[in-house]
Amino acid sequence: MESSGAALNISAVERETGLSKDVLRIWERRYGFPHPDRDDNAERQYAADEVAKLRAIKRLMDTGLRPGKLIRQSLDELNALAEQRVHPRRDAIAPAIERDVLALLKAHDVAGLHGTLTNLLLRHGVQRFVVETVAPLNRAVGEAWMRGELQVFEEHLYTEQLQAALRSAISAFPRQPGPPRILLTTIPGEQHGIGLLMVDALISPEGVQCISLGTQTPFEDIRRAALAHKAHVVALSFSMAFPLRQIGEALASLRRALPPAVALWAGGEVTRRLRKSLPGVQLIPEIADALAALKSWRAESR
Amino acid sequence: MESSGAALNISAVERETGLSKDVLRIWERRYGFPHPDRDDNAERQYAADEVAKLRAIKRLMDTGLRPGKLIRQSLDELNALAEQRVHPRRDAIAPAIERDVLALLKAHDVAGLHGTLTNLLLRHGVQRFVVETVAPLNRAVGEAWMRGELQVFEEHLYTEQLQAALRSAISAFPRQPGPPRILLTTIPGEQHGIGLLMVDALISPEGVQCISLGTQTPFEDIRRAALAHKAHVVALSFSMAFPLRQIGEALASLRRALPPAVALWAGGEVTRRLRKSLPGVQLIPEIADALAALKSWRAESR
DNA sequence: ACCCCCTTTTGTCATGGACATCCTGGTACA
DNA sequence: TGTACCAGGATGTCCATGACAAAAGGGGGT
Repeated sequence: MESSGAALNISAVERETGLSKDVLRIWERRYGFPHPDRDDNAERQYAADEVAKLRAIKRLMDTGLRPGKLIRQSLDELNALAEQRVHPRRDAIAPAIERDVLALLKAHDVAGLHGTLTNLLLRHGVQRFVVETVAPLNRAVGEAWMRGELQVFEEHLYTEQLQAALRSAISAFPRQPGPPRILLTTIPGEQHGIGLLMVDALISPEGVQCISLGTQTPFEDIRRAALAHKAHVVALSFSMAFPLRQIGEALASLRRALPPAVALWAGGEVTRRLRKSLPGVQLIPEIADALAALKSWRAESR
Repeated sequence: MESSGAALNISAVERETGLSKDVLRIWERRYGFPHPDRDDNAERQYAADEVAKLRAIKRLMDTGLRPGKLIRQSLDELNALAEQRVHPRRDAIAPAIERDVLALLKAHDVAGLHGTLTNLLLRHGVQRFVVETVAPLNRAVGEAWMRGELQVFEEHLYTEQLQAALRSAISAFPRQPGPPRILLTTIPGEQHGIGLLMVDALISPEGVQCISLGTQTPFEDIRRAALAHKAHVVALSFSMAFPLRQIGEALASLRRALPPAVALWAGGEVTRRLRKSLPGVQLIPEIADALAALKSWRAESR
């Protein structure tokens, strides 16, 4: 690990941390951090440890903290804070499984990870797998990453293996066409698609037709797709990292664009942090709520 | 389609078109286009047709054209230009299949699309499917989209269904551990992962161990992952939309960061547009070249 | 305990200038 | 005739600074 590790310019830091150039500059102006060196052309050159601290700040902000409190702390203090911020373990459903999976990730045991996930999936069935295993596992992996226990690439490996497991479960299920027809996607800027797969895997067995468009469908195309596929429901997924302030606005404008008869679901833990109530939008803060939403849709549409 | 369709602000346009705020502003300053209205707060409000033209310009630029020539043309002229830009059809391998798939996409026939892809996959086997079907199909779909024949959401549906087909093929294959161990991923900013799946599906049958990290792994983590997994090869995939100027720099810095014994492969059609030669980097402009690269790796490592 | 209002915090936008880099076309030279 | 090189235009990214709207926090009153 060369300490002379290539310094990053502002757009590279934007990509690596998810903090916009504007934010990076104004933090420097207001708080004095970060304070990158300048190259011959007076352009900012961020050192690796500054970027690490920026990443730590960003992930704490994603849990709802504000930068003013965080930015003066050292990286160690931030990591300590991250440990406290971790939700108090609400249940002890399967801490053994969580421990196992984390251990496999840290050992870079691809085959073991794949085997464990497949085993759990087959043992409990898709739906229980999603609700009782995947959801807590996601939380555990996210928290371990927050604590700095997991590297980014280890988290990527987890996501990839999980995706493989979920997709094979989904494709193994026989498609039975039947209402409602649900359009799954994320809006531009939201690049995490695991939530879509979880919903798909959870409700496809209920005889629903899920049509997934993957991530980042432009707004106008979501509307067009809903019409083209005659969807009864449009379901969007949001991850923690998605800027909260954009969600409300996006949902409202999409609600306006869609025919009133088409239901609009918004899933992801972040949706719990939404303040305003959004008329005509069904929030799904927990993955299990998707089943409830499906039930109530069926009850209402009778 | 309401002409009063909600106007977009500059960051929404950035997300929807992939053109940075800086670029949007400086085009306005230099070329006079776009020329968005201003709201009460003097902020830019882009109309829907402006955004459409911006998208058309962006996709033509991704093929190598420069904005100065494009920006004065009307949307119709741009679409006409896109049609010419389409590569002359080099072969007539399977135009019937391409026509079929495009027709299914336009008809929004999810089941039919799924069936066709699965059928082709089973009939020809994974490797022929990837090289002879998927690669030309990708080109056909990309060109149809360029010509404005396909909507964005139709292209998303294609990608999603293709991904499902490839993943099921990959997971169906028995994993036989054996060298080389290949790490698959994309660099930050490159969000298209289909290329990774194609490579995985193509070379896994050769008894290779492919470890995919999905898209957008930070540089430092690519290095760490290569070491942790003791990878023999790091393979990156680039799509047309990825800014050409970043590729050379990224590959060079990654080449420096990786041990010399680890091979570095860079795939994707864009890599053909690279000017500089990159020592220590194996380019894979065609998907079939991945097999050749594998062969030569095995020959050299004996 | 809840609600409303005021202050502070925070992110985003705007303007205009500067400059490194890439591309194009032309010219000199082998 | 072909190649190497150079000037100038085209293009994207960066910088500094000012401004302001929206969200969050903090009281005080009902």
